Amino acid sequence: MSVALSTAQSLTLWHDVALAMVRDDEPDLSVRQVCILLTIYLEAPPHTVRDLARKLGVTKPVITRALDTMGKLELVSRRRDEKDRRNVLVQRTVKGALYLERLADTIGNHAKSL
Amino acid sequence: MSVALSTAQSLTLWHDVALAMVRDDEPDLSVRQVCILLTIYLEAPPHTVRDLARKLGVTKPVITRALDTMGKLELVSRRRDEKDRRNVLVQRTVKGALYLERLADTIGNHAKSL
DNA sequence: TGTGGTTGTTTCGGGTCCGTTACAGTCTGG
DNA sequence: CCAGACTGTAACGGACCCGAAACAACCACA
Repeated sequence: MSVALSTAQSLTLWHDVALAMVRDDEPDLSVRQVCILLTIYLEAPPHTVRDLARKLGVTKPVITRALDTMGKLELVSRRRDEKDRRNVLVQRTVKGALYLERLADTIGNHAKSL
Repeated sequence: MSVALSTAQSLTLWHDVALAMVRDDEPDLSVRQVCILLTIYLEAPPHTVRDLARKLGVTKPVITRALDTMGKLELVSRRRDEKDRRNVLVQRTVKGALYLERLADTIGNHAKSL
């Protein structure tokens, strides 16, 4: 399935959604944080710090810090991998799922009214 | 015109574009900065600091600082309003237009391949 | 003329994020 | 069993951003 968007439509969509995120009361996540969150929820587990860092093209501490922040917001949780205790498995949470569901609604609604 | 996006499509689109922004070499702008930039380029001038602050629901210093940063990157320029010298008019630049053109391409391409 | 209200900017203290580097815990193959 | 490789994390210094408040330039109307 393919969705055709003109230049103006693309930018309007991005603008409207970004505006909704800014005006939102919740502390707005950075682009990197949203990207991490979406990777966790869209791709199949398991997700380790190393994998996420490689996928995003950033260093591992960036991931650790983003997980700290989003962990505090309960958007994500961490657990030790019992099979290899060096690894940390990043897991989804109810709050994180709700956050992304709301984000998808925002995107979908603004796309519909383009 | 109306564009229908499922939940998964919305999130995938957002993820892909965010990923492209993160992996990009250019320093990635915050959501607020992109929102300001898009407002300037999508809506009709003139754009004053006060207007932008009201539209985004943030304080004026936020706008001033964002304009400082994006001005350094030459994505935006400032000029005094000669009719009312209290005002500062925010103006578009070639670099800013190119930046947004690239962003629109990224969005459009990922939407097409949803 | 001048005073009150408007603009945008600066300052302040506190927080977050960055990349690099150094570190501590864990596995693994000789 | 232990040296080396691999995990994720902490520490450091610098940059940026935040909101609130103070500030400086400017206008407008009495």
